[in-house]
Amino acid sequence: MASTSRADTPQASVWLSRKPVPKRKGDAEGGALDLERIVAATVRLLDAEGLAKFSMRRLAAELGVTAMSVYWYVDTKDDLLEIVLDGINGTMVVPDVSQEDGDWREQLRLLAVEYRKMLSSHTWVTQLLGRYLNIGPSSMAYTNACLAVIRRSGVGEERITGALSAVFQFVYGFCTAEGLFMERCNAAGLTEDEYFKLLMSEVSERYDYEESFKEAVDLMESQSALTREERREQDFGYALDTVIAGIEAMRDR
Amino acid sequence: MASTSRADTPQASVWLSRKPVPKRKGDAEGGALDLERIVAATVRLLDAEGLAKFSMRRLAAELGVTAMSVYWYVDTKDDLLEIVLDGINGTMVVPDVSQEDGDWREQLRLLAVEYRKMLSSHTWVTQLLGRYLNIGPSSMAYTNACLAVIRRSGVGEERITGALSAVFQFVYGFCTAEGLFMERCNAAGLTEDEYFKLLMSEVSERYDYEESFKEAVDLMESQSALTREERREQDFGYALDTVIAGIEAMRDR
DNA sequence: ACCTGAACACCGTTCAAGT
DNA sequence: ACCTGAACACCGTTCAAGT
Repeated sequence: MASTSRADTPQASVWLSRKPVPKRKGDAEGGALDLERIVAATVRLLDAEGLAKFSMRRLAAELGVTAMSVYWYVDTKDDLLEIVLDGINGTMVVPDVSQEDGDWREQLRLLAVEYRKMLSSHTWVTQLLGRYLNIGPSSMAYTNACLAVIRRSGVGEERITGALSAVFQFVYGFCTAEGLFMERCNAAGLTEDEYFKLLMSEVSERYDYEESFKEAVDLMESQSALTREERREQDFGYALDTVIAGIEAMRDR
Repeated sequence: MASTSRADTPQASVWLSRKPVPKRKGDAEGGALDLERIVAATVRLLDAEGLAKFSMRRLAAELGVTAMSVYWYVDTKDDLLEIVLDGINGTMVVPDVSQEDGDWREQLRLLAVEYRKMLSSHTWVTQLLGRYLNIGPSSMAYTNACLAVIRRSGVGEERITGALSAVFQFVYGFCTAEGLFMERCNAAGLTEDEYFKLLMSEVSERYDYEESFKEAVDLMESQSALTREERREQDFGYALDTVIAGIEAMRDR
C-alpha cells in the first residue's frame, strides 16, 4: 500500500519502491545482520550450491541466525534476489563509451565478452535475468553503454533493438546452456570432458540412438584435440564475430 | 540399479533408461490413467498456469486422482517434464533437408522460425530446455536437420557449432525473454502494451531514474506506431537476418 | 529496532497398505 | 497391476511475541 504498485498485483520490481535501497540499518556500527552481509552471503551460497538449493532457511543458517531474521531487511525472497542480481551486474566493467572515435565493433565485442564473463562466473544469474525486470542502477548503466555503442555502428534507428538482440540474446542463450551444463557436471562431481564422454558412451549403448546421434558425435570428435572448455571458447568467439559481421553486412545492404 | 547410470549420481536423462518409453500400460483399453493422458494434462497445465505453479499434486488433482497415482507411470517429476519436453519438440515441422539444391539460408531461417513458434506458444519450454539434456528422439531429429542445413552453407567444419550457436542460442535467448515477459503480463492481467506503459510510468516517477532511462524510453517511443508484439516480430526478423548474413560474411572472408 | 518460534499452506517423494 | 493415505523432510511467509 505504501508503494506505487497497482491493486493486488505483486510489486513488479524492488527498484520501483520508494527508497533506493529498500531496507537499511539506521545506525552505523554493527548488529549481527545488515543488507550487505545478507547479499554477500546470498552470492556466496548461490555460487557454491546453485539457485535450486538456495532457500531463505539455508541463508539464515549460513548467517547463524533464525529463519525469519532476514525478513526484517528484505520483504521477500524475490526482492532479495533482485537486489543481488543488480549487484552482480555492477561487477561488469563498462568501457568508456563517451569518445566518438572508438571502433564500435571492438567496443560491442568488449561489452559482450564482459557480459559473458559475468554470466559464466555466476551460473545462476541467467536463471534470474528473465524472472526479474533487471532495471536496477547497475543494469541500467550497462544497458545504456550498449545503446551508445550500437548507435555509432550506423545501423538504422529502427533496427537498433534488433541488432542488440542478435548480440545479447545470443550471449544470454549461450551462457545459459553453458552454465547449466557446468552445474550438472559439478553435481555429478565430474569434469566437463568426463561428463561429456560418459554421456556419449551411455547414449551409444542404446542401439536405436546409434544412427541419429552419429552425425553429432562425429562432429564433436573431429575436434577432440581441444578440451570442451577450449572448444566452447572458440565457438563463442566465432559466433560473436559472426553476429558482429552480420550487423555490418546488414548496415551496408 | 536396473539402469546404466553411475553410482549415486541421479539419472542424467530419462532417455538413458532401458525402455524407450519409460512406463507404459501393458494392456490396451483404459484404466483411469496412462502416460499419454498424464503428458497431455501436464502440457495443458503448463500452458495455462506456467511452470512455477505446476506441481505433481496439482497435476493429480487435474486428473481427478490422488497425489501419488502419477508415480506409478513416472519415476520423478523431472522424468515427466523431460518426456513432455521431447513431446513438444516433436510438434516442430522439420523441413525436408535431404535434397541438395535447397537454399541453406532459407532452410536455416525456416528451422529458426519453427523453433521460435514452438518456444513462444509454450513459454515454459525455455525454462526446461537448459535443465534437461533434451536428447529425446524428437529433439534429435530436429538437431540433425540443423546440422544438415548448416553443412550445406559452406562454413568450415570447425566453425559449424559456432555458427549454429549464433542462430539457435539467439533464438533461445530471445524467446526466453519474450516468454517471461508474456508470463508477467498474464499474471498482472494486462496486455503487453498496458504492462509496458505502466512500467515506464512507474519508472519515470522515480527522479533518479529519469536521466538514465531516457535514452531507452525514447528509443521505445520512436516506434510507438507499432504494438509491442509487432515490434518484437520485427526485431526477431531483423536479428535473424543479421545472424544469417553474418554466417555468409564470415564464410566469404 | 531487531530477532525469535510457532504455525499455515504448500512442495517432492517414500513406503506400507489396500483392491 | 494399479491406486490410496499417512508420513517425512523440506519450502516461503505471516503473525504474535520476545528483548
